[in-house]
Order: sequence, then structure tokens, then C-alpha cells
Amino acid sequence: MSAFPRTIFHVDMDAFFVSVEELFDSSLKGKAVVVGGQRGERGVVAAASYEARKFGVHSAMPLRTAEKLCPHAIFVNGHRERYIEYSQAVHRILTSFSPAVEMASIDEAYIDMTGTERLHGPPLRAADALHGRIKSETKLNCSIGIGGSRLMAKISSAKAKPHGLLWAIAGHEKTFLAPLDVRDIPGVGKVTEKNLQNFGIRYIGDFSRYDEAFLEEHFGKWGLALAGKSRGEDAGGWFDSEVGADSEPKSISHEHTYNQDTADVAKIEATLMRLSEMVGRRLREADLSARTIQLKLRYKDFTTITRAQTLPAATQLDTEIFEQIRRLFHKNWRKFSEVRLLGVQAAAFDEDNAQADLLDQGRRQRWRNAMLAVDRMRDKFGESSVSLAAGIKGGFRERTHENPVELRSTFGDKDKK
DNA sequence: TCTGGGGTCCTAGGACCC
DNA sequence: TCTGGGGTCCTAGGACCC
Repeated sequence: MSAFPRTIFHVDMDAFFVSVEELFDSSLKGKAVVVGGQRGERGVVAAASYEARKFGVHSAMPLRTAEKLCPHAIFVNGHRERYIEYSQAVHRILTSFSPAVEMASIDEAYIDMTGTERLHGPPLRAADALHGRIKSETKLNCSIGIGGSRLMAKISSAKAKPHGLLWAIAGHEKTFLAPLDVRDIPGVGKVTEKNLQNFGIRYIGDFSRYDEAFLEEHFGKWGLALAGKSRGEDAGGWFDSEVGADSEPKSISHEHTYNQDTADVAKIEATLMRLSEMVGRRLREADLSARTIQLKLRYKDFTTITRAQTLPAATQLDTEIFEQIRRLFHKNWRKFSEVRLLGVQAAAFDEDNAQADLLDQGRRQRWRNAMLAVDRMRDKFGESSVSLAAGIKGGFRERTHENPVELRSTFGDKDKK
């Protein structure tokens, strides 16, 4: 929370994924482009070019719907590595303007420009310079919203799109917000919109017709928060927090949707093993251990369940994760029902790994070292080159901590080194 | 319209403890 | 012997965001 006025920028890249793809293939420029997958694939639109948007295509829309709306669109697979690289380039530019920078996602950031006037001039001039630097160094366009809080900056940048600049001047928040749609408030989606509509609330200004007690009664804590946001206030909320305070991750997960639904147990277990390995690897990279392991299971008809298990001790090992996941799966799977999606999540991270008893720690450390060696091999020879034996056999002969990993390689001599 | 993958936060109920 | 209240942990589901 802040006692004095701040100047916050929200920088939002324009059609980010599409624009990056255009840099790698200039023939895409000016065309209707859909990033996210190929025609006929199971999936959704990750990003659409402005040309494709004219036909009603937007992100999160099923690819097949996009195809119908815009038959001549060019479908492109996403390249996450490229976007991360460009995201980092933008981040570097932002930090040269102010030390208080926070990437809110791969394509947007908050930057606290309070007190930078001597260096960068007043907000509009600073924003113009920032936009220019990003354009000249990355060839990418962005929009910038300026406000006295993250909330106002975020709403402004959305209204500035594409390729624009908008400053919601402090003190005039209510007037600025009143004519906007309730959907323009971050956190208000389809469901809340519908619920608000039942009370005749369509525009942000409509909130002023109700008192806070009424909104709290019908929408709980969220109703109270909404009332504040409608006036541009966000006291205590995330949007009011300090810019640049890194927060630790709360969960790590991987999931997979089959192109063809399946009830083949061997196939399902192989997928669960792979997902467990991916999660385990990320945990080790972040040096985190998780106490709660969660399975996600989606059937052919899209009904979805999650089942979690909290362990007595935290883990970061593929085998332990897989063991839990496998148990949860067999305990909860409606036998022979076709599965559409499987997911593995690790959560409830142990803050203090040093707590475990020393003997156990020694064993765990040896395991960890062995797993890090596996990770390095996978880096060298590919993800599929090393599998845990248990995963291949689908059973658990090996359960002691003394003989941690059986390595198996699909290569001949290459991995001898 | 036939619905990805990676996250966050909130709610609500039950278990368990004091 | 009909039954309180608060706190914490755990689980399941859902809204929402990019």
C-alpha cells in the first residue's frame, strides 16, 4: 500500500506471439495469422493477428472455430523459446528505465516510474521514449497505460491498444472508469459479468447505484473489492502492491491432452510418468520440494476431476511423484472410460528443506545428485534418452533410497562419457 | 464453437484439536 | 444426553488471466 501518489506504467506487447513470428517469417506480415496450432488440431488460439481478429478470431478460441470464421488464415505453431527470448529483451530495456520492474506475464510488465522525472521527464515523455527504445531494439510494438496504481495502468493500456499510450490522470479515476464495461475490470470474466448483469450492472459507473453492504451481501468479499475497483481504488489488493517484489511460485504443473482420447492403461501410465518427470525436473531446477501431489483427469465428455495427496515429507523425485500419481489414478479412474487429458501438479512447497532428519537428508542428497545427472543427460541426448526403469516397466521393484536410479538409455555408446 | 497449458486466488466443507 | 467456537490443515472445484 502506498501513502503517496505513484506513477505506474503497464507495458503490454501488441499481438506479441504473432509479431514475434512475423520477425522470423516476413511473409506473415499484414495477413490473418493464428498462432497456437495447425488446422484441424485439438487446441485453442494462443494469439491472432489484428487482420484475423477482424473475422472474430480471438485468443482462447478453439482452433476449429477459428478455421471456420477465417478459412484463409495462416496457422502457425507457437515457439515458446522465441517469446521468452524477446520477453527478456523487453525486460532488460524496462530495467534501464526504473529498477522497479515486474513481468506480469510473458508479454506484459509493470514498471514503477515514481521519482524518475529528473531522468526521464514527465510520464508521457518517458512513455514515448520507452516505446521508442522497445521498437528500435526489438522491432516490436507495445501499448502503454499510465496510472496512479497498477489497476489504473492496466486498464489504461488495454484501452490504448493497439500501439497506443493512455494516461488515466490521478484524481479522475471515477470519471475515467464510469463509461467502461464491467469486463474491463481485471478479474471480471464471463460469469461475474452475467451475475452483475442480473442487477443491471453493465458499466463500471453502475456500481455507484448500490452501496457496499448490498454488494457484499450478493457477491461476498469479491463484491466489496469490485466496489473499490469501480472507483479506481484497490487498497490491500494485489494491484495495490509494490512493483518488483518477486514472489515464489506456489505450484508447478504439466498436463497433456491427447489428440485421440484413450483408455489404454499402458499409454496412460507412460504419459503420467513423463509428466511426473517433467514436474520433478522443474522442482529440482528451482530447488523446491513439494508435499502435495495432484492428479488431473479429464474424460472424453470433458468432465474433469482433481485428486490430491499430501505426503508426510516433501519430495522432488520423479519416482515418488509418479508413485503417488499412479495410485491416485487407479483409485479414481472410472474403468475403461476414455481419457482426454492428464495432469500432474506439485504444490505446498517446503520452505525449509533443512528440517528433514540428517540421515534421511544424506540419502535424499544422493538421490538428488543422481537425478541432476539424469537431467544433464536428457539435456545432451534428448528427453527420451533416459527413463526411470520403473516407468518403463510400469511397476515398482525399486523402492529403496539406497540404490536410487536405474538409468536406461536408448542410445548405444554415445552416453558412455 | 467442441473446448491448450501454465498459473493464481477464492470458497466451502470436513477432520481434528483445544 | 443432542452439542460452542475458533484455528488450522486438507481436499475439490471453479473463476479468471495470459
